[in-house]
Amino acid sequence: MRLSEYLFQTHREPQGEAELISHQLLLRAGLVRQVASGIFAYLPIGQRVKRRIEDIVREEMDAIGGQEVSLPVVQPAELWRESGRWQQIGSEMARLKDRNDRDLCLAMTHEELVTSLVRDVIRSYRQLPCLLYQVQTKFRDEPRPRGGLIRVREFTMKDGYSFHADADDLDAWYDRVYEAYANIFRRCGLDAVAVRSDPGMMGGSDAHEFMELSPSGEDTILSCETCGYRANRQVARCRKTPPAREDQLPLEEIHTPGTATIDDLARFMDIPKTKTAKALFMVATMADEQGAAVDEQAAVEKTVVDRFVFAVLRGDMELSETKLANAVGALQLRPATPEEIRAVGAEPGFGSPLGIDRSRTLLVVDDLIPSCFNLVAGANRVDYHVANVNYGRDYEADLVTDIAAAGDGSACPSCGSALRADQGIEVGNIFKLGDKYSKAMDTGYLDRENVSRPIVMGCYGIGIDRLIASIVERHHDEHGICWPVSVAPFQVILVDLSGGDPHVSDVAAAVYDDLAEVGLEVLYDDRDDRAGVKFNDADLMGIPVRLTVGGRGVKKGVVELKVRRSGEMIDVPLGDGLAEAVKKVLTTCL
RNA sequence: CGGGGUGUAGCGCAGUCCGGUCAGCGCACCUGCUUUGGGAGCAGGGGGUCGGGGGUUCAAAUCCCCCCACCCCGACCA
Repeated sequence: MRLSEYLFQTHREPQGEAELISHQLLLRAGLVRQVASGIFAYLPIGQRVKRRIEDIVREEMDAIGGQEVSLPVVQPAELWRESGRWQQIGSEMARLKDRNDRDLCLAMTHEELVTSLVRDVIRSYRQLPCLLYQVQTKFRDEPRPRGGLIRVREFTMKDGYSFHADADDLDAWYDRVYEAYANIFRRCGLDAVAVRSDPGMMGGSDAHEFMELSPSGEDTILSCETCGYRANRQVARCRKTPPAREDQLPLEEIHTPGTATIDDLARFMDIPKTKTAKALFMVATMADEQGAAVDEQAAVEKTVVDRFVFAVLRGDMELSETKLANAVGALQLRPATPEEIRAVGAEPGFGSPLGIDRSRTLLVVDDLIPSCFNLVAGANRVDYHVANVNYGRDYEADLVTDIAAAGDGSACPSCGSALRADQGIEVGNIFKLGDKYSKAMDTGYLDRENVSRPIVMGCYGIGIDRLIASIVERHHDEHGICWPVSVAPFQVILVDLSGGDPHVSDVAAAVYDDLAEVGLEVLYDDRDDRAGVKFNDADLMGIPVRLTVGGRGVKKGVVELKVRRSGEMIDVPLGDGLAEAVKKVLTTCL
């Protein structure tokens, strides 16, 4: 490709609104332009990178037996009503109507569509297992897009779905996909690690996220260097050491003016935070099974109900909202308002599980609490607490389970060493969905005995756009991007420094032809510009190998080769061996 | 959705407090000449309903009201 004919634009100056280095470089090197919040257009050079990554993904998915499909982005509401997600998902799903007033939506994921497809096509166990995937646009109306391509609203995703006769077969394929993912990220020049994650709105049991560690990441990963345990902070477990046994003392109300926080309380009473109980008030939005029976018409539109949730943790621990939401089966969880808190008989800042209206409250207690003795809890009365509260003697919960968040320094759940917290970008994820969608959407197969069984499913995603951003975050220097050869938009940039000397420019053109002939992808900078402009653009765009054809070299019968990443320079003789020499260099760089 | 901020040429900005040659600067772009191995120089040139609408005024980029967009922090996040 001749640069003089290529639609591209580099920017000398930083672009104002971009804060992340990847965002800044993608804009400056002219790969993308922002169209609206969280919506980007790819220019030709950006599209080339995107295509290369997609092709790597395709190769690896095909290698484990994946079959590519293409599913629509605009989908009828009926499918989403079948799975229940039309009602469950909020405003992050973009909805529209067609000219006949039928409800449609823009797909934010494709479980419903692919399940319906399989329902229509798969009849027999002989057709299983089956792994389908696509590289397709998704739209999620994120509340707050940010960080350039890290978190966008319209994006390209490789999403894959596998279908199995039973859970064992899913497990086996899950591991195959896991390996394929490791290959994909490695080939893209990333060091993504797999961590245990929250299945979230996808439902299902086992789930992993592939995280590229980066300070620009939005997720926090807790990892144990001793035993290798790794998990997203949302679901990470930690070892909780129960305190020494004590005799249970009688309850005692105490005056504690102005101690609405645990810190204040511990200071006021001169006790460690581990001797206090923390109360948190949330409102959970849950599926309402009863509501569905009341009115068929209303049931379609309104099948959720709010429930007040009272959570109790030891004072030194923090609540994991994800764990709590999963424990109570909440679709959404939000902090309760002071009015809602008082309505159940509690008092903000002085909340206690004792004496509240239990008929309107779901009381969830962290599993460490029953092993704690004589805690100081609120009195549900401003400026008062109650001392010597003991679980079992004084109150019992609706649910006792792990709802505490692990953090930096928490004890590893498997070996007890200190966990370390890192930021990471989620570049991919894999879920065992089980039969959630196949049951909801009545998708089964006939087994050997002619018995109908629900299909067992897995699903597997890779965010292509944030993968690009992650690669740039990892592979750049002060001059610009340093693309790994595997994903570079071109392998070679050929810089013509003839300065109007026809002999030299003829040599450059000949070199270009030679390189093209051996199948190299070459960007030929034939622009009428000065050397500095060309070199700086080449560095900014990050093409792995730069060849410079100038009067100086041509006199000596060489072109100068520069490796972008290392800065290493070598003279390569002009002639038949040149193209092969360049190829050889390319195989040795990343 | 709460808090903060920004909208002036393709990009980056000044001008806004204090209405009146304020439609300006740098980069980019076009023409010509010179230059030519790390973002050249000179000369000339094109391009903007100053985010939108309403209002105040003899006069609004500038003051007032409403709306919109975008960014950052938080909430949220298959």
